[in-house]
This record gives sequence, C-alpha cells and structure tokens, in this order.
Amino acid sequence: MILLEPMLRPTTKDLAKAAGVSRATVDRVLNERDGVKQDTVERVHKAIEAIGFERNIQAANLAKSQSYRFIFALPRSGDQFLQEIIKRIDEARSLFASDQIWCDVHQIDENDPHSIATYLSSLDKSQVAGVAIMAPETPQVRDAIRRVQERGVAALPFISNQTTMDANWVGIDNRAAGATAGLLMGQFIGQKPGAIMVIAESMQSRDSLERRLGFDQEINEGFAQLRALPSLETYANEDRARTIIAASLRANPDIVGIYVMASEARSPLSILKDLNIAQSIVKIAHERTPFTEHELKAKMLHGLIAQDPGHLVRSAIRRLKGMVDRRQTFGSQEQIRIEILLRTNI
Amino acid sequence: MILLEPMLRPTTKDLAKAAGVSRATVDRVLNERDGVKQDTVERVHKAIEAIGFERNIQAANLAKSQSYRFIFALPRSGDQFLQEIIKRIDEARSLFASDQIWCDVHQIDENDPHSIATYLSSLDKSQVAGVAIMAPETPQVRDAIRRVQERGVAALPFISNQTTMDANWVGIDNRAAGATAGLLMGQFIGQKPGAIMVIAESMQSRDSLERRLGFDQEINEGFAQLRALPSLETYANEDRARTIIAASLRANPDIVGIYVMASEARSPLSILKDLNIAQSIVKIAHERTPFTEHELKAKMLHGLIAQDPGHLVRSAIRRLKGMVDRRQTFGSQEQIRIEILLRTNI
DNA sequence: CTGTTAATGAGGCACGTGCCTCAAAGCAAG
DNA sequence: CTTGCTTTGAGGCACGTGCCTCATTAACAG
Repeated sequence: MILLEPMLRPTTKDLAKAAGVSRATVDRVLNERDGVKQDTVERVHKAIEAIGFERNIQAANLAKSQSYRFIFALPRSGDQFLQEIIKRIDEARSLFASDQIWCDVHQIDENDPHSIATYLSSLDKSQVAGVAIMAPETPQVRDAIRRVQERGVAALPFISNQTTMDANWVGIDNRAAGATAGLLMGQFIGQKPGAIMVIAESMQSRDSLERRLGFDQEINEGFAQLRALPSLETYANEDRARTIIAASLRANPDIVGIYVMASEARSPLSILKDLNIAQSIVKIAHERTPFTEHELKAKMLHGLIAQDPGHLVRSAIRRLKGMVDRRQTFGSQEQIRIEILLRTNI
Repeated sequence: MILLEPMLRPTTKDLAKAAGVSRATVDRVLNERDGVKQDTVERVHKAIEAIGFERNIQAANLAKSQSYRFIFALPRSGDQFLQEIIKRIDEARSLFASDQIWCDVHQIDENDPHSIATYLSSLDKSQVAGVAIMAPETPQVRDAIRRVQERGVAALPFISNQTTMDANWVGIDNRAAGATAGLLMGQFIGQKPGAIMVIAESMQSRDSLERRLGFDQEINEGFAQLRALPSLETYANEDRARTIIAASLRANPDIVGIYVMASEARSPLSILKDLNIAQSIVKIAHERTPFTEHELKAKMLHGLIAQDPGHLVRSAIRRLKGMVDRRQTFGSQEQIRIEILLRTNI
C-alpha cells in the first residue's frame, strides 16, 4: 500500500473529480441518501477504492456538531469491583472529551428486570446515543435491549453477558476464565490430593455457570487427584456466607484449594481470613480491587483472574461509538483479556 | 462536576466573552503567542477554569490541516515477535487514520548505534512528528534521542528501555516480568528440588539483566530447593545455542525448569524440542507469537510472560501524539501489563 | 413532440479553531 | 504635546464535511 503524503489526502472534492460527479452527488452516496442511480453509486464506490478516499470523521463531526452521550447502566448494589468500574468511567470522561463523547452512570436495580426495562424504554435517541448495560440476563431485559436498539439507541451488554448479543458485547469469556482459574489452581496445588471449595454469589447467573463449567472441566481433565466441591452460594449475605463456609470447612478437612468465583471477593475472603485457615491452601479469586490487590501482595491470595476495568470501559465506549457511526469495530483491540495476576505483576 | 449539555459546550467565542476579551486575545493565550499582558493571560486562564472550556482538538486539527506522521524504528533482525509488532502497526494504521495519524516502519540495525544516531539526526520536524525507537541502550543512541527531541521531534523508547527516559517510554517493567516468570516457575514446579536453566540471547542488554534480576530474586527468596543456573547466551546463533543447551542438559541432570528469557523464543524452544527433553520439565518463555501460542496449546510450554503487542503499538502512538500536542498522557491506560498466558487464556 | 419525474450539479452556509492583516487603543518617554 | 512601542480588537479566510436550496439536465411515458 502506497501512502499518500498527508497534504495530499483525498477529500470529497477529489473524490468527486475522480468519480466524474459533483460534490453533491458524492455527498448523497456517502451519506446514503436516495435519489441516486445505482450506476452512479457504484462509480463513486469504485473511485473511493481507486484513490483511497477515507472520510475525515473529525470534519464530519464538526459539521454535524455531533456529540455522543453514552450511559452506563450499572447495578446499584456492589462493592469494590463496581467502584473500580465507576472510577474508570470517570477517567474515560476526560480521555474521550476530545472525541465529543460524554459518559454518565445510571444506577439500576439489577434484580428488578421490570425497572430496568422501564428505564431502557425511557431512553430517547435525541438525548442518548448509546447505553452499556450491566445486568443479569432475563427475558425482559433481553427484549428491552432489542427494543431500545430498534429505536435507534445503541445498546451493549457490559460485563454480564446476554445470549442474544452473540458477538456484540463487552466482557470476557467466562468459561475460559473459569478454566484458567482451574488450571492455575491445579498447577499451584501440584501433586497433593484433596478437595477444592468453590464460593459463588449465586449460581443463577449465566456468568457463574460458565465459570463453574470451565473450572470443573480443567480440574477433571487435568487433575484426577483433586475434586471440586459443589458451589457454595452466598447470595451476597455475609452471615449466610460465614455459616456455609465454616460448615464446608468442617465437613471437608482435606481442602487444598479455594476458588472464589464471585466478582466481589472481599466479603468471602474476609470470612476465610477470620476462620484462620492454613496459608498453604491455594486461594484464587476474581477481579483486581484494592482489597484483592492487598491480599495478593500479603501472600494471602495466590492468584487473581481479572479483567481490566479500564479496558472494559474504554472498549464499551469505542464500540458504542462504532455502533452509532455504523462502522465495524476492530477485533484485536476490543478483545478483553483474561488476566492472571500474581503479586509480581499486579 | 456538572456536565454541560453537548450543544452548550463552550467555544473560544464563549471563552472570550467570559474573560472579557476578544477572540483574538483568546487565541493568543491558548496558543502561547507573545505580546499579551500577564494580567490578561491570567484572566483568560481563570475564565477557562470557570466555564470549563476545553479546546476542540478536532476542529483545531482541521484548521491546521494537522496530521501526525510517526515512525517506528525497529530492528532489522528479529523473528516472530517483531512480526507481531509490525502487524499491529499495520492494524493501527487504519485505526488511527481518523485521527489523521500515519505510521511507518523504518528498519534499523540495532547493533550499530552509529547508524541509528545518523538516522535519528536525519529526521526533520516538518516531515516526521515523532519516532518510537526499539534499540538497546547505548550512550550514542541516548544522546541521539535527546538531540532529536530538541529539534522538536517527539522521541519515545519502545519496548527496549533507555535509562534517561525515566517514565517516558513504552514497555513493561522487565524486573517485574522476570520476577513473574520466577514466581510462576517456582509455584508450578512445587516441592521438587532441582536446577533451572535460563536461556538468553545476550546478557549485554539492560532488558535481559533486569529480567534475570527479578527472576533470581523470586527463586532465591521463595524457593530454596531450586537453583537457577547461569544464563546461557545464544547470541541469536542457532548452532551455538544447540551446543550450549545440550551441554548444560548433560551437566545438570536435575533440571526441573527452563526459562527462555529472550523475546524471540522460537529457536531455543525448537532446539529443546529436538533434544527431546521430558515433558515434566516446566518451561516458561516470553511473548506471544504463533509459535509460542501453538506450543502452549500443545502443552509443550507451561506458561508465557507477555506484553500485548497491539497495546504497545497503540500506547506508543497515543503517547507520541500526546507529546506533540503537549498534553499529559493518562496513566492507567498507558501502563503496559505483564500478562501471564496459559493455554486457557491465550 | 411535450410534459413529468428522476437524477445531478452549482453554490452557499455552518461547525470551532488557527492564523493572518490592519486598525485602534493604551501607555511611557521625550 | 508628539512619537514610538505594546497590547488588544475586529474581521476574514481556511480546513473537510454535512446539509440545504435551486437550477439544470437526462430519461421516459404519453
């Protein structure tokens, strides 16, 4: 590919000349207005290829006075991981200001699908260009997302997956994340046989199910001497968590590993600390937060499976913008990595 | 912070009104032209704060017909890791086209500091806005970087660090990367005592020294039963590599782990494969390439310490642009992560 | 042929900023 | 006071694109 000198970058004027039409017609083709013969459309497209025309989006945005207002619909409840996300949205605000992008957070009750649907249906194209939604999958929410999209507002599942949105969502492959936790757990434990405790907030959500699936698969296939216990569900209730964790420890004296599957790991990890379990038990949790970071450095935690909150936020914004601009987004950058964090690469 | 409605975003005109001056004076202040009283400058700056003015960079670039031409000065020699970098630069080309950024690759002979210095001194501000340099640190290169910066061309050490550039470079903390390799190695080996082979391309470069330092520290502090052998230097010579690796294997029958420290791991790993070593020996290498990715999936490699080449490239471009625009760059996004890759999160 | 409609061209203003010129005002020294 | 210098204002054109109006031409049916 021969690169043109910056100065000579073709404009719509050049394109018009190359296609043998007027700038008005070029405009009609580029912005998909009708009233242009198919012949002409093709001629212009060929000219675009021929001279390597690329629309100057900055000038276009300037002309349109276009700006993008995006909303992050996040759960009202949540602990440090949620705070990290919100912090990154704040950061992104100034980062994307030069692209005329404004972001706001709207808190939703993630366990009330009806209110989420109501909120989504209140969004108007003229006010909001797009919305990133972090909420567990339910039929109501799924339908609401589809409807808001039909009204011209870009909608993007965020961190929590939604089946319908096949490829178009922002987050990690939770099956692979669970598998990574399983593999790391198995390798760290080594030859020692025993049981692994698995702590989840709830096994209702798709994310949890997928993590568990991946985790079990790795343990079963690669580490025959280990057995993963049934998931303990805390329902985000600290008392309940304390009770069932203690009971499980008593019932399974051969525990050699603990996998905290929930995104908010502080509460379960604190309980484990209170219960004063042996440091030799391999502990793996999810997400980097001030608490988990500290535990990792203090060697109270052996590893962390994480997704970068800043990357999640920025990727969501870029993809929402791409949806609004009707561009395809670029794969490699928007792939959210499953990070493994040890105390040395925190 | 109260966000203004997109429509009402203040322009230089609003700023002029708010500061009680003309647009011409605002322009003089914003673009740091002289001939403005100190009083007036301060008044304008206060007004900027007061109304939350932020320059519309897109419009500014449009007005200036500004475009940015960046050059990646990369080694001529190199294998798959270098190819990955070049591939990402290609990707970035289209990604940043909308920001009027053009990138090109220029191959340098990384072992000839003089020719690098000559090349850098040939760069002209009017042709090239910035250059990312991947070359080992030498006094000549260091000085050349400083000189090219003084001539108004942004210069940024890339992947290979340069002492002078304290914070302003793009790449990972190699000490931490080595430490991560060490910790992972130790944890994966478990209780088994033995020796660890360390293979490097050369211990002349600062990057290698730092990795080795971090690796040794983790092994020595955390795993007393392991001993890391002296570094084997291949000098990128396959025959030499084959000889010294085979000799080391014979001399140390208790080898339980192998750490390939070089960025280009294909050649050493292929040699190990030919030598048919036991699969139980834990092998850790650097950088994700088609080859290492394949080996990881085939379970011939236990773990990979990597830096995302796409992220490296994009971060370099953003930072170069930030330097040209005289903006400060944003920390959290520009921090290059030390990734740990297993076959589950590849 | 004429009349009608579809397709295209010509031209201009707008967006927010940079950069230029020229005039006007302020200010200090003589 | 005048002279000369510094500081400020007023205005306009440019960048590339979107979007509008109005005129003109091509295509086609009757």
